[in-house]
Amino acid sequence: MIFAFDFLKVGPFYWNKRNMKENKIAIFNPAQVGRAGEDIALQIEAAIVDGKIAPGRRLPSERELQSQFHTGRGVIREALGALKQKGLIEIRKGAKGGAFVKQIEMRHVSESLALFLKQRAINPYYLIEVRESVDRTITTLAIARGADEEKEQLVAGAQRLLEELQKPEPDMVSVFEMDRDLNLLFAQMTQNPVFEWIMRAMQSGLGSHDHALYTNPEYRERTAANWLNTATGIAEGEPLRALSVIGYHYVMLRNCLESESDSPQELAGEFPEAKTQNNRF
Amino acid sequence: MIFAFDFLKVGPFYWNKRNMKENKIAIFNPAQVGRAGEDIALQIEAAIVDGKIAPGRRLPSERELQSQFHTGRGVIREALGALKQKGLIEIRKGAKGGAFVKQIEMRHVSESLALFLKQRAINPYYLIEVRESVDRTITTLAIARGADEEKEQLVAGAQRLLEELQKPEPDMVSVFEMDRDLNLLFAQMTQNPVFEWIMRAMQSGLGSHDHALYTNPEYRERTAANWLNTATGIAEGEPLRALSVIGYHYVMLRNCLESESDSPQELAGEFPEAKTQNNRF
DNA sequence: ACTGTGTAATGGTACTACCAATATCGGAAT
DNA sequence: ATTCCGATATTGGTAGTACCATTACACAGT
Repeated sequence: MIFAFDFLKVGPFYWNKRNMKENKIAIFNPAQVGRAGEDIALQIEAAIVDGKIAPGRRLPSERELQSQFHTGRGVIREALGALKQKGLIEIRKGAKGGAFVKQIEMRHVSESLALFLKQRAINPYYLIEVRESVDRTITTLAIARGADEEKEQLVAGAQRLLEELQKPEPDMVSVFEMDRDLNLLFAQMTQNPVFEWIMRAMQSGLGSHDHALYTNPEYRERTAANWLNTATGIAEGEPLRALSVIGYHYVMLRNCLESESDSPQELAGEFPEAKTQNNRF
Repeated sequence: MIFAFDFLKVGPFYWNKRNMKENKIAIFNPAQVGRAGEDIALQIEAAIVDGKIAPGRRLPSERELQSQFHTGRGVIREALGALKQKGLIEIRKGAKGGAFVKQIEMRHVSESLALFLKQRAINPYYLIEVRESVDRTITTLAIARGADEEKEQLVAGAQRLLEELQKPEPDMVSVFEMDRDLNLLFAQMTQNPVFEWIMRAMQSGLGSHDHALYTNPEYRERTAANWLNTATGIAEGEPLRALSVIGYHYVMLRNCLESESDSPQELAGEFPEAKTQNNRF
């Protein structure tokens, strides 16, 4: 039986360990003994990222791989598990099941980033600074490249957001959702997918801070009005006005976070003095 | 024996499957049968990211976890493998070995990103645009916040880079290394760790394009001289000059890539017209 | 005090058996 | 002829056992 997977080469050191012991003829390359699983994962990963297996294609079943690599099924499962974790493959059960190559989703990258940010407990001021700088670039590009239709959508969306927040009891869930969609549309207008990814990643890693402006009644309406100003600035092709307005957004965000950290909650601040090695890697 | 890991709760549905079949008394929550491994991984992950297990601490041995979760060791290994893949734990062999909680390294995030970019075969022009915008922000911040000592280092590093590239046969490996170090120092001067991480991530995902300027003899020296100009601009606190010079860097980079794509190599361009859905997610 | 060796703990691998989910196909019922 | 149902084969998921390889550590011998 011939496979499309002859590129999955088998090193001479994966032959049954028990046999290895019997014929003690020196095996010169016990390289990475104790890491067979990782090795296999790397081989398959290389095959995938080099495009030797197209997305959607199916890898051999675990039992077939087992015999191809002359190893136990557990090792194969471990390797496949690692690839699944990386988002490179998807595993389906049942007949005609198996491991299918898939495109990595942005979600994996942003989850990885969010995990990192969470574990490091990054000072929000650092994130906000980055966010602001990205926002400014996006603004310029969105004005230059955004389609008229997109610009109208942006204004309409900001309008809806403002209306929702002017209600006595706004529905926060949909407010957050509208904010997120606006930001994504905003990024999309740059015509550069990388900015969309960055925006998504930041939202999963930073979202909670950004929501402070909406939950705080003092800032709520001003923030939405500001969004509308940004949108119209962009729609009318006024970069400097849009940038000023964005600046105001971040002034409010910083003030808002500061005032909240004065509350009995934890202290988040200390940004300007943070010249120490804290939070550095 | 009492553990520090009583938070690793065991659902009633993980009792030996064989028993499950014998006493057919309805188990109402077969939830996620066939996903026990993932469930366990999630439980442990939650414990880690919530800080219930401090970095450096050791998880119980696989065999102990096995009996705590009433499952097979394979499942435990699978769960631990997933966590290891995420960079949450590190596994050591031998006596006193086991799974140790560790801090997620930036490497994991950037590798994940690099994998994503590679699989998507992103048009380099998109990446360069992002890179340029980040560089501009970093420049401003570096001037404002960089220590005098760092500024001197930057100039000295750029000087060394230029000298190396003026040799008849520059050592490319060390050139790339110097360029990377300069960029990192540059980012470090912002006093904002997030910019350092972004810089690292971009270098692992974009590095190859950036190197074109050094491998191409036509641009080699001009690029290094330009770096030196940037560094002195920063050291002397001249943001506008530094920004102009950085602009020139990207003009050269784009020209360089364009001229190389005219060669028999693959065509990389088509940026301005790329309004289609290609390369979008 | 030093060195080497045994020993226990622990992850890594192999193998087997069985369970659970799924697709496919054939036959029965309509 | 069409539809439905059930048998069957394929394949991932789990359990369990046995053994190997590596490491830390204590203990004995020098």
